[in-house]
Amino acid sequence: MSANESNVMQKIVSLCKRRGFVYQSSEIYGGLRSSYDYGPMGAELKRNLMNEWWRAMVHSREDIVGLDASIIMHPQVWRSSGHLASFSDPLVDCKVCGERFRADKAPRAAEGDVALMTFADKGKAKAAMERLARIDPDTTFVRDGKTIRGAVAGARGYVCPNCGSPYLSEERQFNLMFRTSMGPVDPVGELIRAVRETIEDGGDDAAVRAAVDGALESSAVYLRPETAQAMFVQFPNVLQSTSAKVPFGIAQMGRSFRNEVTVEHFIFRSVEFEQMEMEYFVMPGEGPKYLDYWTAARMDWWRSVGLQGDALRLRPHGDDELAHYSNGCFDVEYRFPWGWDELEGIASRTDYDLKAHAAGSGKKLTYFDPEAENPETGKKGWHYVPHVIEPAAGATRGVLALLCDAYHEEPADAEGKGARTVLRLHPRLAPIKAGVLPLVKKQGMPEVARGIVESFLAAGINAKYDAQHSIGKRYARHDEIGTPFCLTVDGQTAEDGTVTIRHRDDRQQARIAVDEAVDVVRQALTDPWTPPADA
RNA sequence: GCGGGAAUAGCUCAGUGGUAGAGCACAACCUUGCCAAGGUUGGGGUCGCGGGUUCGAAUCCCGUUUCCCGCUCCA
Repeated sequence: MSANESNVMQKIVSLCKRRGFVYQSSEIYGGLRSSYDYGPMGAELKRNLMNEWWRAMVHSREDIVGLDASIIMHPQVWRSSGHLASFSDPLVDCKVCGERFRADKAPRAAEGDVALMTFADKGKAKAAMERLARIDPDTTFVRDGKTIRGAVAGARGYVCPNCGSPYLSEERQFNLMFRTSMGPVDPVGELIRAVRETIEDGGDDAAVRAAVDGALESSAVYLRPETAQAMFVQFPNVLQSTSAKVPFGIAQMGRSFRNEVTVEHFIFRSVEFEQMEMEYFVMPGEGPKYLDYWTAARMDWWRSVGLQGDALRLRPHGDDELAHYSNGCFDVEYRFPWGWDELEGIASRTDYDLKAHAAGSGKKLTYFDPEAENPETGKKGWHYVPHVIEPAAGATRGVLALLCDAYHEEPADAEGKGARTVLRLHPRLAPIKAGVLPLVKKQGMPEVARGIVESFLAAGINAKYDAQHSIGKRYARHDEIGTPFCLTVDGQTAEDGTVTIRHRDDRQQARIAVDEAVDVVRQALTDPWTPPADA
């Protein structure tokens, strides 16, 4: 990231706090890592974005229904889905260079092999020599520039991927799912009892570990790391209660949780995040067709909320990136200030998930199509496990992309005036649709303005009365939170019943009748919108 | 998690051991009236938090929390 791009992120973070989009969580207590709260403007923006998604995915079509599942599900769900296995990778720390790495991905080295250690420069190699003298004082190490000889691989079967050292910490489990316990029994008390009994019985570390796992297992539950699994698990219920016909989809928005190794880029990657996911169930063999359909549909949707131009792209996954069960995946990527990064993954997941839950639960997760020909018998009537296309979008990421895309600094004109910061948000996504401003706080203007606000609120459109400071400052404030329209009550309003409507993007003004104001704004919110080209 | 940088008013920052500051923002009033206007007044900071050194710490030392950058990982 260049200094300038980093600067843009800092300005967006600053504006988010100043104008009430995003605050650090628990800030008065020093903040909590990777947790953010949405302020008055951010809550509106996120809600608007998610409503747009729900409208496009559920309300504007007949083949997709909604679901709102619990965050805590039966632990067996995560065993069947593979999350409990793949989310817990054994990690190891290198005692020489400090690198932490996955044991199963480290370079292999048989016991007794020569372990040549290599460092980035002589200084790091010298420091490593000092540590080695403490770690293994019985061995003689020889440094030659950046490399150190003398070490021999141990029984672990691998060495540090960074420096090649065989001096490693124990393998430790890092479960990326948030584990908690359900039930009235205090799990810590159970742990203490289990550990004490095992030690009193002379148990070794492995026995203690087994006892701890056993004590936790009975009450362990997990916060969902994705919303998708509930849609698979409830597939038969939704099928039963809606008489849905393949192809059809189940859509869900909601919070998910992952203990990420690292968090970064403001709200982009955080341990608690919000997803908008849909599982589209299709006949076997039709996956590729619907993968194409949904990649196009999802790109269109992201464009429709304002992410247009060359800052949005579709990137197909390479074979090496694909999960073993997937036969195709595309990422919708946005060009953030730090570079291209993912907004949404659209994956063809075959029948992997439904089959996994059928196997795990012992229940049938099949669909019966009385009209389709069973390929095995050649007769009409086919029971099959549907294949799945999954467009899985990040709502939290979407909000950040919208903010980054909408953020513009406009320079001053030739006279040195008119510089401003403006959020060119799509009008439907803007937190406030109309600012209603009395030009001055007298001659009855505030009363008229209040009345206009009332009419907007009655029509379900979020408008805001604002009489604070000069008219110029008020326009500037509303530009910064992306308010698309400002209605100003002035001296002429009392004479002919008109106000000026001022447009955020080009600052142009026109006079409209007070009586028409709600309709004019409502129409503008319905019309297609394209962001103005950069000046 | 590792390495590097940072943390002083709502925001941007100045302040290198001796009375906590500026600009903008915020509140009230006056003047003004269409693109961040002027004036007067005011509120707001145990200098991220906890220890230590010192007669005295925003400033020096240690720890810790949070953020940013890089690596790593991931949606």
